[in-house]
Amino acid sequence: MTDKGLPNAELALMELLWNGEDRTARQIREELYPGDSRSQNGTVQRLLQRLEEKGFIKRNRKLPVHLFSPTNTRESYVAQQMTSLTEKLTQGSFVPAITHLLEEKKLSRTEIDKLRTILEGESS
Amino acid sequence: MTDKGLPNAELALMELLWNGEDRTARQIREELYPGDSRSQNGTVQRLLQRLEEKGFIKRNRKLPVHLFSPTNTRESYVAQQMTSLTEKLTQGSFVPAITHLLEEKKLSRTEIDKLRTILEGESS
DNA sequence: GACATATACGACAATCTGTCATACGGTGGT
DNA sequence: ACCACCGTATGACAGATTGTCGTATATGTC
Repeated sequence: MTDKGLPNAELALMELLWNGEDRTARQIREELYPGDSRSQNGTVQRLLQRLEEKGFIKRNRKLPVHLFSPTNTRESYVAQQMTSLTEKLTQGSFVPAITHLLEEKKLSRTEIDKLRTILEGESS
Repeated sequence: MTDKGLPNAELALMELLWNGEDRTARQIREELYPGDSRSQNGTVQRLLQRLEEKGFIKRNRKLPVHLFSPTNTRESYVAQQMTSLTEKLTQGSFVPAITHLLEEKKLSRTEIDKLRTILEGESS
């Protein structure tokens, strides 16, 4: 149900918002397309518009120059994408994938330990 | 690095191969597009060709009628997609996503227990 | 009011997907 | 040997998506 992931350009924009402060379109343009600038104005507005339609950001229209902020955290997005993946492929279970990663030794020791710790926290 | 996930039609085809036996194009067509059949012949061949190019299946060309089999398991695919997601968004760590899912109670008790069990298996 | 800067949005090319038609090639039956 | 089938291979497309730009309209400053 959840849908496809964000395309590259939109994701790059989200990265900015997830990392730091809320920004104006101009700030975003300067960070995303340094130098080149001028013509990219419309590009950024378009990306912002699409992200707004998709519900990933909200804009403060009260301000003369809109300020953009993410509606959800990066963690929420990753979790969402993962859930969507498992729903589609393994009846919503993470077990098959994690098992595979363990078998293939694709998870570092520290990553395993961290996961164990946070799961321990969940007392039954 | 890993790339986008498979599009719907291709994924549906992979599901067949992941679930059961290797198949011929005809068998796949009959399962994927029952009834309608005839015209879908080329469609299936195209999908098979694209999946082969992407390395998801291999075909036995020795046989007069090719037999198709997956090159990797479904688990490998899911794990791969998840890894790609985390690499892109959280420096390769699953922790932020799992943490989020726990906080939002998006993981069932049984799922949590199963994950704990398989992670326990990894002694430090 | 004029100017600079923002926002809104139509338009496009490139690419990707799913689909079909058709050309080509091998096999079996007669 | 010939024909009818069936499978493979591939060109072609329409629709959707993505990344871009140009430009028209709105708005705040002096």
